[in-house]
Order: sequence, then C-alpha cells, then structure tokens
Amino acid sequence: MGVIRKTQSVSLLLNEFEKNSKAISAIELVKRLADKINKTTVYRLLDKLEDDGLLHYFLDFNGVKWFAKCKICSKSKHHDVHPHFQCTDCGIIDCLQIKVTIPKIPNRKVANSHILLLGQCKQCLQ
Amino acid sequence: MGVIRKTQSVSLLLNEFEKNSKAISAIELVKRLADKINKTTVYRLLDKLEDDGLLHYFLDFNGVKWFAKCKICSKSKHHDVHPHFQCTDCGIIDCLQIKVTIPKIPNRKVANSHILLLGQCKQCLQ
DNA sequence: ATCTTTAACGCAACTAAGTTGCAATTGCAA
DNA sequence: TTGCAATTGCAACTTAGTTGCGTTAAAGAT
Repeated sequence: MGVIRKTQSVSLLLNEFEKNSKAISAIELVKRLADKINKTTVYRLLDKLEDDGLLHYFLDFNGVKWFAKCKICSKSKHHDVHPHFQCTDCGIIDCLQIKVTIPKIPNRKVANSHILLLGQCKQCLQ
Repeated sequence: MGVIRKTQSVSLLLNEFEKNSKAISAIELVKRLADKINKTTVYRLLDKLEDDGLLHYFLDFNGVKWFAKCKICSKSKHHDVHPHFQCTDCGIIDCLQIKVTIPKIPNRKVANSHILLLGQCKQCLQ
C-alpha cells in the first residue's frame, strides 16, 4: 500500500492534522469530513498514511482508534514510539515527548510498548 | 452493581480463571461458555466481577477486552494496576509484576496508566 | 491537449464486539 | 414454600470498521 497519488481527499485529510498538533480519532475524522469524503475512503487513507509513516495510530482506553502526525518516522518503520496522554475530563489526546523506561523482563523479549496515560490536562486542571 | 448471588453462571465463569493465571479475552470466554451461558450474561457478569474487584480488564493492541484475576484489589478501587505483556506470536497475555515509573509531566495530572508490552514469550522464543 | 491506464473513490452491504429491553427464571430470605 | 428482586436468555440493536464492486479521476504517455 501507501499513497501514490496526491488526491483531493488526501489533502483534505492531511489538512485536518495541520490545524493543530493534537491527535484525532478516526470517528471524529469521519464525522468532520462526512460531506466531503466517504467513510470507507477516510479509513483507507488513514491506513495508507500510517503505512507511509506520515501518521501513527493508537487506541484510547475505549479501544477507539486515534491518529496523529509522525515527527521522525520513515516509510519502513515507525520510530516515533511514545506515550500518549488522554484527559479524562475533556477527552483530548496529546503525544508526549517523554521517554518511559521499561525494565528488563525475564524470559521475554519486548519489541514494542503501548502506553496510555489518563488524567487531567492543563485546561481542565484550572 | 456487583455480584449478589452465587449463581451457577458465576461459578462457571470464575472457574475459567482458576485453570491458570493467564488473562482471557471476553471473546474467548463467550466462545468457551457458549453452550452454558448466554453471551449477554457473560458480558454482564464480567462487568460485575470487575466492579467487585475480583477481575480487572484491559485492552489488547486490537482493542479487544481481556480479563484477569485481581490479586490485591478491593471493591472500591482497583489497586492492582500493572503492565500486561502480549506475545505477538501466540497471542497469550500475562500480568506483569513489575513497576514502570512514569516521569512527572508538566501541566498535567496523571491518574492512571495503561501499559501493554508486545513481544515474544518464553515458549515462542525457543 | 487528449488519451489511456489503473489508483482512488463511493456506495451498499457486511462483520463482529458489545449493549439494550423485556419477559421468563431462580436464588434466597422471611 | 412463598414472594420478589436479582439474574438470565433471547432477539434485536448499535457502532466501529471492512469488503466487493462498479465508477471516477490522477498523471504519465501520445
């Protein structure tokens, strides 16, 4: 897979991620773009853009898929593995630029980690 | 909510968790018990047992719900927050008795963390 | 500038995990 | 053993995401 043609749908979709640097759920994107792009196309493009290393995705605590821009990923590998923070009050999700150290675990080889932190964001703490 | 009566369904369900100490997905439980307990009842009981602090749940990397026995939880609060490890080869999930330290994050109050580690388990490494 | 190819798209129908409403059943306390 | 609320089963529903297929439109070739 991967995006080959620069279509109008691709531009519209990527444009949503330019507005600000927050993550956006697939559901939200489908809703926002409902009158411009078909649901199926939105999901297919998200897959492709993830494949190309332009977006990364993760699941929130409800199992809903969220997407955000990648910063240092390549087409071949998602290097940009980081924790995400979801505000339990307003629901927004940020990518965190922190490093969480996973201790060595006997008898297992850890290849990847998914870390979702829940709590309150700056706005909701005030 | 919470379990009030010790019914046959409750025994059957808890019995599945006595066999070994691994986590079990809701989907798997529904299948295993299909000829004994209705799907709806399985889901309802899992909710209640979680409520009572007997089970805890979490999501795997596909967003599927998994349940496992709690060790030190009470009815009022799940104290037993720990990382989970899923083998990408065989799919089994273990509860890890390790502590992962989350660094302080400016402007946010972290209340909870969901950590899923992916890799290969002992069996699949051999 | 127009043609041709095929990637990309839209639509409708589908899948699967989980939920809801409601009537029937069953623990269990009196 | 009776009464009744908790529990259960069933069918129908919800919702995120997927699939198949015919149509449309990028973009290189002519």
